[in-house]
Formats: sequence, C-alpha cells, structure tokens
Amino acid sequence: MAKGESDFAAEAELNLGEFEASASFMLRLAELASYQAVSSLQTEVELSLPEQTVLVAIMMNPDARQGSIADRLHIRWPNMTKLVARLEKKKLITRRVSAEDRRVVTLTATNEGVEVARGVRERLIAYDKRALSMLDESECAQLVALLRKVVGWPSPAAKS
Amino acid sequence: MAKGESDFAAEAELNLGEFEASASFMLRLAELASYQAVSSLQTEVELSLPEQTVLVAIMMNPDARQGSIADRLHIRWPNMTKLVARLEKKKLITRRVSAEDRRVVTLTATNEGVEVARGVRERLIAYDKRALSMLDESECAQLVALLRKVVGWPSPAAKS
DNA sequence: GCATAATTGTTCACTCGGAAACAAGAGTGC
DNA sequence: GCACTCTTGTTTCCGAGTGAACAATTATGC
Repeated sequence: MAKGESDFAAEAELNLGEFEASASFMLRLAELASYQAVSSLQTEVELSLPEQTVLVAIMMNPDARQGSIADRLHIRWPNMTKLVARLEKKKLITRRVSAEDRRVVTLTATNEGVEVARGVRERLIAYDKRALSMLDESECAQLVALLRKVVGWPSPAAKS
Repeated sequence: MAKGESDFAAEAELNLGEFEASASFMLRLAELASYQAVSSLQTEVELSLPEQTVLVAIMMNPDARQGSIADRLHIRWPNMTKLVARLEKKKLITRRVSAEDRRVVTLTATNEGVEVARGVRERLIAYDKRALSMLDESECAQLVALLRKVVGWPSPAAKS
C-alpha cells in the first residue's frame, strides 16, 4: 500500500461515538454550518451577521433599550456597546439618552438604516431557506419549534 | 429584582418578527444557550469545551491526522494548531510526524490524556442531557436527527 | 531530472467576544 | 441631605477565531 493504506475508510470516517448523538455538540456543528452557509451567500452588505440581526431588531423595535436588545439576542453588553458604535458610525442608527432615566440608551434606526434593514431582513430570510435547503418545510418548522424550546421561548402555536 | 429575570415582560415585548421562525437565527441562539449551559456546569476540568471535544476525538481515533479531526469538528487549521499545542503542553496528547508523509502530523492521547478524556466524555454526555432538559428523550433524538441533516452527516441506523 | 502545482500544517496580523473593573445615574434607608 | 446599593452602559485587557501569506513535503507534467 503505497499511499492509499489498507483501510480507506479510516481516513474518511473518524469515529466520534456518542458525541454524534449529543444535542449540544451537534447544535454547535449545525450552527457553524448554517452560519457559514448564510455568510457565504452574503455579498451585497458590508455588515456582519450579528450586526445585520441587531439592525433589523432595532428597526422593528424603535426606541428599544440597548440592553434589552442585547439580552434578547444573547449579546453581552460590552460587545453590544461596540457593535452599536459601529452601526452608529455608519449612520444606520441613532443613540439617544432617555430623558426619564439618563442611564438608559435607546436605539432607533435612521431613515437609511430602515432602508438597509428592510433589504437585510428579506435577504436573511431568503438565505436562511437556501442555507437550510437540506430540510423540507415541515422539518424546518419542526427544528424551529425544538430550538425555541431549547432557547426557552414560548412557542406561539405549539402542538404535538 | 434580579436583572434579566423578572423583567421578562419588557424583553418579551421586543418584536423579532420572522426571525423567530428563521432556523439559522434560532440555531445561533440555541447553540449559545446550550454552550453556556454546558459551560456553566463545568467545574472540574481546566479545558475549554472545544479542547475537551478535540481531546475525546483524539482519544477515540488514535493516530488520526490533525487536519482530519479539524475538518470533522469544523475547526480551522490555524486554530487547530494552537489548540493542539495547548493539549500537548498539558501532556494530554502527543504529536508525531508521519513516516510515510512527513507533512502529516498524527495525534495520539497519552495515558493521562486517555484517562482525562474518558472522564470528560462521560461528563459531557451527562451535562448535555442536563443542559437540554427542556426536551424529552424523543424530542432530543428528533433534534439530533434534524441537526445531522443540517450538518450533512448521514444518519447511521435511522431509517427516515 | 527538474520546474510546477497541490497538500499539510504553521505563523502573522487582525477582528471579535468575554470577564472584570469602572463610571454615572437612580432608588432606598436613615 | 447623605451614604449605600442597584441598574445601565462603558472601558480595559485578554483569549480565541479567521484569512492571508508562508514553509515544508509530496505529487505531477514535461
């Protein structure tokens, strides 16, 4: 066996045993796969995926508190500060200190930000479908329902 | 009132629209949730979750090529180099240059590494169950099956 | 044989995410 | 009023992940 070895399967198939049935492990791999799939489809926008998500969230929730959005999207506050600064620098959002509680920073999309966010939202939804095209519609819905349980979000119309 | 706890209503008021039905978006949130859940259960080991996973993979696949493990676990090669260096520094694995192809580095767990890896594997499996305790057994299996499809791994004994 | 390409892994420079410490505003008790 | 604490967001520092360029080895074309 010059180079092909006696056992060709050994190279191709690594054994991961019970890990292949570990939900959190598979969750990590699947997240990486879908993230990269969606990212690779991105060509038009100069925003990272988290930035796009935050921008859309701000667009859909005007005057929301910065911390609320961070918590909902599982973004740490220090990182949210930097992320918001980048969006503000690009004039997509504005930061305003609340009058009632001057610790609070509220976020609102600018006109340009709303414009961009609308396009981003459409593309993200479309790319999501393409990136997960290995699942049919019912499987996709099933997956989302299970993931909502994992995240702890109440499912709106959950049955089964 | 604890910070992110009782103020659930305010957070729930945030509208994320179609994103809540986006599989890739929910995948990201769920991965974060499970990762942090498993991490928070970790107290005995001084290894990161990726390090633990790689160590177990090496333990279960002696003499496997470094690149093969990296590819399978979706770890980029530059990062794998550093990760492997850390494991080697802790004397959990050994790196060997292959005789047949001297570009190739093969990895094997040391005796201590095997010992640690066995414990890690057991704990990871147990913590996985605890971190995903919001799912019952059948839901968990269903989730794993769907995630395997997303990742592109053929389901072993599962008949569609 | 020798130049060229392809594979395998590493180094480098950079960005991003994280915990801890910090600043500033608001609430509480006296 | 004043000290104390909690909340909200920021700054600082560090570790981890990534792409690009690199070195070393092997395969390929002629």
